[in-house]
Amino acid sequence: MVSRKRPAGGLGRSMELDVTKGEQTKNDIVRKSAPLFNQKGYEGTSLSDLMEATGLQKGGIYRHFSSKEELATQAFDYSWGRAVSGRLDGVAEVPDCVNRLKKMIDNFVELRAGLVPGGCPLMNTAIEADDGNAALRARAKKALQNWTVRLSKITTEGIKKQQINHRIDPLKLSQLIIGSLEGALLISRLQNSDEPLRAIKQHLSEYLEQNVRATIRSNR
Amino acid sequence: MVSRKRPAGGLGRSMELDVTKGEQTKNDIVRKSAPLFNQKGYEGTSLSDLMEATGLQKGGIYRHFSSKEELATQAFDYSWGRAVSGRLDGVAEVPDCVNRLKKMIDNFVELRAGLVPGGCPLMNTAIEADDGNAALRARAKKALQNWTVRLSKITTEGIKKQQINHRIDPLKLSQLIIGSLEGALLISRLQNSDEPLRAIKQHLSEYLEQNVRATIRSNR
DNA sequence: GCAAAAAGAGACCATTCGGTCTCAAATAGG
DNA sequence: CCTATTTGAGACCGAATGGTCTCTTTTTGC
Repeated sequence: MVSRKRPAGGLGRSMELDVTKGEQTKNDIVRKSAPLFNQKGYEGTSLSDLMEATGLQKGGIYRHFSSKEELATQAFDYSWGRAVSGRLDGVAEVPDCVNRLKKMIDNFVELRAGLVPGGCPLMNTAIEADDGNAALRARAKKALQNWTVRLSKITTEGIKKQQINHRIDPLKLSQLIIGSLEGALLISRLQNSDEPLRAIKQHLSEYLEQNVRATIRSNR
Repeated sequence: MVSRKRPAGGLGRSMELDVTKGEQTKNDIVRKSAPLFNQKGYEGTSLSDLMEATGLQKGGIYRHFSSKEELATQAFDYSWGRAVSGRLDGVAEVPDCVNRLKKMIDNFVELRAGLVPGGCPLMNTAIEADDGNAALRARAKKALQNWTVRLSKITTEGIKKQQINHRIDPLKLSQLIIGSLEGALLISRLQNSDEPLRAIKQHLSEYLEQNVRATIRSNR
């Protein structure tokens, strides 16, 4: 009821600040179950898998989540958050917008789409939930939307700053990049080789330089 | 034991030729369960789903398949066969190799990757089986291999006929095309819009014309 | 048309599924 | 420290899972 209890004062070990025991374990559950869901999928991950991974019994898990679906949803958010932060790492610092797009592509290729094992959470969830779980599908759709918008903004800014050809459609370019990367990741994972990922990076890089970057002087 | 029994003679209704009752139902089971597996996945498709879809009881199904996995495997082969035949439709008739590649891309985009509902069987299976079912994963890997080789052969032929730039790596080009298409399909399906698919078609088309097609006269 | 073989129905099985609920143990705040 | 609250263990639940097996029905070749 009252909530938010803290020893207040400046005692030593306040590493995890303002977090009660229950909240802490709740976070732990999410953190530990995220890789399972990302690797084995929602249907493929059972309560007993989760119990084993978290070291808790059913009671301990269900105290914090009303259903497996709710946990899966939060686990997806967690995984996706990790993926996004990995892909955006150092991106904001790049001044040129084309280079910023290239940096994002590079991040994607280098970390093979996420710090949570099992590949890209967006792709995994989109595929499994496509003809099934509506809540998860909605989550995936929202994630894609978010990512797309983020990329589009870079392009829009680039057009404004005359770094990017104004005839480029930001939305289409974003979808092209995302689709290409996800597809290459699929191939790479299936073949246990990151060559397809490196190839698409090269391809997109050339495309960005030749067809997207604004020419210094318009030749007309 | 003896096998292959047929009324032999030219009686009327020999639509399905040389097929015994059992073989017929076996085919029916595969045909009817393929969409289920492709939509709901291996784990997501239950025996009762299969019973309902086929109109058979367990006994009827297990007479023809030793396990759910065996059925799923054959269902995948069926779905993939349909997808491939759709993508290759009319391709062989195109004389120019670049145009032949474009025709395949076009086929992919137009039929949104297959006549079996649920999207591309390769992508679906690859994702689900990636950290799970080994038999299915192997099947997906083989399917990808097959498709890649098919595309590569077109490119190799094109190089030989001097229709395609000899500096193009057939394998890399194949992976680029396949990855791009699969990725775009993922986005398209998640957004319920075929715009991403059309965009990648456009993009690949330009790439093929500008960077892959051999120039009439080498300018050096 | 008949006997042998193939095909299918469906009762049955152990196991596992996601989920509930009670109660003991641990953690609060005063 | 002591009590009220939070937390977690684990027995329990009905339903559904994949799979087996027996026995009837249908198809088959002669």
